[in-house]
Amino acid sequence: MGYAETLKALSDPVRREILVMLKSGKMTAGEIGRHFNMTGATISYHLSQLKKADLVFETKFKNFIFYELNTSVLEEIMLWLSQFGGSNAEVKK
Amino acid sequence: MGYAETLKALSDPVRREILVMLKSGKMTAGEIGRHFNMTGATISYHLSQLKKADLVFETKFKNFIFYELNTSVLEEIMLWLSQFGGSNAEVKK
DNA sequence: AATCTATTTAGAAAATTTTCTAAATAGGAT
DNA sequence: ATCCTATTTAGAAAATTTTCTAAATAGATT
Repeated sequence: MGYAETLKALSDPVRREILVMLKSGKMTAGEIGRHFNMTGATISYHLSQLKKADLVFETKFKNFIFYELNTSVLEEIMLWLSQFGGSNAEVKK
Repeated sequence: MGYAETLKALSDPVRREILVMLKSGKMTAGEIGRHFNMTGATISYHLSQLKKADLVFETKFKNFIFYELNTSVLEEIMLWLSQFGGSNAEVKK
């Protein structure tokens, strides 16, 4: 909660890549993991960070855990960024 | 350059506070430093990170160094964020 | 030129983050 | 019940980041 945690989560390249992957739909932890050259434990750690930042949420099916994008939090960052009012960038109401 | 470096720079609370301070106009390294309970060397480090990310630029006057906000880079992040198209947030053209 | 003020650089210490290995949990399949 | 498969948790190692102290630079003032 809060832009601080979100920006922290977004500062890691692995986590950003996970978010981009999830654009095309929900995936299991295993599927996500296969895209990286890292142990499942490490991916699990990153997923937990994304979850903590509310950038993803999970749903369980059988013994799989599906991860899904939660874009709503990103607006908060947009809003935070827009305080600097860079040229023409702002969040549409 | 690129959103990776920008997001990294934005992930630190001290650096974000510096950016907010600079909204009200340019300040010297010393003025900025006085707002924090940290050594000038540490502030100098954070300023260098912000500079590296192009979030601020400096101008020299006498033996002062003034730091100033550079909002143009923030658009790049807005753009990156908008790929996730959260509900109604997007960058106006 | 000597000194003072503002700031940075270098290098080390402290703190945090990322990654790994090994073990634990949980549910489905045999 | 036992065994797989999927994933997480715990704890340690590795890597990175933040912070500090001390010294260096640079320009202004005396």
